Amino acid sequence: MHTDYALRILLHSAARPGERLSIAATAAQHGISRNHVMKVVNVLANAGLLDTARGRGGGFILARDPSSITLGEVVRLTEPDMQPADCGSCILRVGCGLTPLLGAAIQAFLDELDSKTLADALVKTTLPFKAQACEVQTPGF
Amino acid sequence: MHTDYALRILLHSAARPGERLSIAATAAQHGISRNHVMKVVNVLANAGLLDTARGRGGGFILARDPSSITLGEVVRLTEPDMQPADCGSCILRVGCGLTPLLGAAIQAFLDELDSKTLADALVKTTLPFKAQACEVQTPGF
DNA sequence: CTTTATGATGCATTTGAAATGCATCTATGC
DNA sequence: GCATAGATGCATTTCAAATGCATCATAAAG
Repeated sequence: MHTDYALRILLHSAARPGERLSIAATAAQHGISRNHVMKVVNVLANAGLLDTARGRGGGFILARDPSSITLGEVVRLTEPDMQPADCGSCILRVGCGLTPLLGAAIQAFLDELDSKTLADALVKTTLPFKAQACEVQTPGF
Repeated sequence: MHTDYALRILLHSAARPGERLSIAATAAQHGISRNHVMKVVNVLANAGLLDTARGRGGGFILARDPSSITLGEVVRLTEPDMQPADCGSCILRVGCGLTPLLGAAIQAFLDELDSKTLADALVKTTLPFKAQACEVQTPGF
């Protein structure tokens, strides 16, 4: 779910380039707890994906070009156990033939995510997400 | 974890062709609760992967050729939410560009699993799994 | 300098799904 | 009919994730 929020927030940021978004407003628009958004924004900021500013007029803004942020990068951030090697924790032990096969599957999953960026997701996104849609208080965004 | 158990049990069965294994013994060898093994065996039996028999001399045995059982088939059995379409529940709503991209990633994961069978896992499996190893009461199997 | 708006951080609490356990029924071989 | 084995349903426990709360830090406005 944190991964869900992270992707939402990044996509939201990418849709409103140059604008600093506040955590409180974003939380309200997405119907998410403010605390969640704070934590996710913090993680993303520490990873250098978002730039944050405290105090009046503060907020967060996308720190890198959307086309340079892969979905894989985001998922790895919020799902630390997603590494192919970690698959071993859920299956047998050394000498088990399943581990490498499952690892390959997870790798395929991550490879696919690595090949897609925030920009790719943005162009596929329609209403009610883009541009000024957020200002007119649509149900979701 | 049920997926973990399911794969273990199937691999174990594949390693001992023609032999009926008891749920109690299998549970003990794997250090798993008997109840878990029962449920997993039941699911696998209902799916036609295992053949079970009650009463004296009963137990379970692989019902199909290991080379015909893909890992994807097993994972789909024990992880019903793994369908690509279901990814939508964890992300935004209609009109979100992330959904198809995440769906593609899950599809890549399942495709990889579909391309590998129990037999593939078996040939890659070494000690202490195969053959008579189980009779001499190794720590695991 | 005070106030107000914002994010940062740590910890407490709640929740829900998964894991685990228990009881009972059914079937089969001896 | 008795012992052994799986089938089934439900109760209970556990634990991580979700959620909430309190407090601090920072910056702009006046």
